[in-house]
Amino acid sequence: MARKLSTLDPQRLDNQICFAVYSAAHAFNRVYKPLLDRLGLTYPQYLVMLVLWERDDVPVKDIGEKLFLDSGTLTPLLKRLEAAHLVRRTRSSEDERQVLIALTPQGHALKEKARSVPQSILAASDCSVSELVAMKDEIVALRDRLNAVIGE
Amino acid sequence: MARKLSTLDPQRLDNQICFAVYSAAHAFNRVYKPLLDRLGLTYPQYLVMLVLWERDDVPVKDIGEKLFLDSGTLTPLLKRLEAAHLVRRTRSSEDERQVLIALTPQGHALKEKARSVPQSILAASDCSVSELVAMKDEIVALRDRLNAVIGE
DNA sequence: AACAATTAGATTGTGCGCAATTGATATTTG
DNA sequence: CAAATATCAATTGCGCACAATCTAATTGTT
Repeated sequence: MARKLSTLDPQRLDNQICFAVYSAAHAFNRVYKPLLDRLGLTYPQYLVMLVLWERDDVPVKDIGEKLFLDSGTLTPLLKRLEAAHLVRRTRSSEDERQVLIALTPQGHALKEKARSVPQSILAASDCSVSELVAMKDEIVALRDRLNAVIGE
Repeated sequence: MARKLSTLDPQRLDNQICFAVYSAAHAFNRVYKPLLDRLGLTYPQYLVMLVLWERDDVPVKDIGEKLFLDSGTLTPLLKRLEAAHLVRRTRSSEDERQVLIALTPQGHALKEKARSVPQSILAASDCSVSELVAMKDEIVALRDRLNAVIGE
């Protein structure tokens, strides 16, 4: 059987959407790095702060569900945010298995300092907002289909 | 000033394309995991093998440029592939700074076993090939614009 | 030839990301 | 009410990912 043309070969790196997504995620991370360095945050820490700026005083589980991360990732990350005085971790009195994460005043205050981050990213994307929104919706739909397969 | 509507708030998690990309990358990784476990590879190791299946006997630098990874990531990864008898690492005699990566017979043979991986991913994506190609091209274009910004 | 600058890869340290396990707590069921 | 089951956070171990630093080799300049 003849070898497939490289532009159609599904085993070629450049033909794989997953590599496109994987390498785009790293590219975003590199653009974020200098912006987040000024806030003293890593990108995953920034994501946790985004969640908390929307709603405060939530269990670790809830944060994990929103970010698709488990406690093995979040526990040490949250301890670092606590060490940086941005969050407090307290056991729930209602359900003592749960650890509730609340923002400190510094944690709340950081939201203002972070306000300019999204527009810096938008500028780096060099793309219209409507195009980005359309892409975002497509990618989210793909992600959700993939996640649906994982849960059988 | 009035607070922005949440559907337009650029500081909201769900409005961020970078989180869409980030979480989609993780979702892909979770779909790949059981497929690659059978090959004894992690996803980044699989990417390196894809590069080598296209062209063999290349310096570490070339692999890094294709995958956007540096030696701090690749050196230990390649040592693990060597320990698994999939690649050989040899100093170039022409330029002794370079380490050339070549496939072993087992490394070549693994390509056949990996042939069904892309179509499994395609099935999990639950999406037409043409749609995926279009998305991939958009994401690659975005990634390249982001990478262009990083190099000033 | 001498010396500076560049390049390739290795090393170290920090921080994810996730599977597997543990232990505590809550809920369900007999 | 008590035992079995389920749930949750924490812990452990491995493998990226990258910045910063180091060593060695090559190239460029004079």
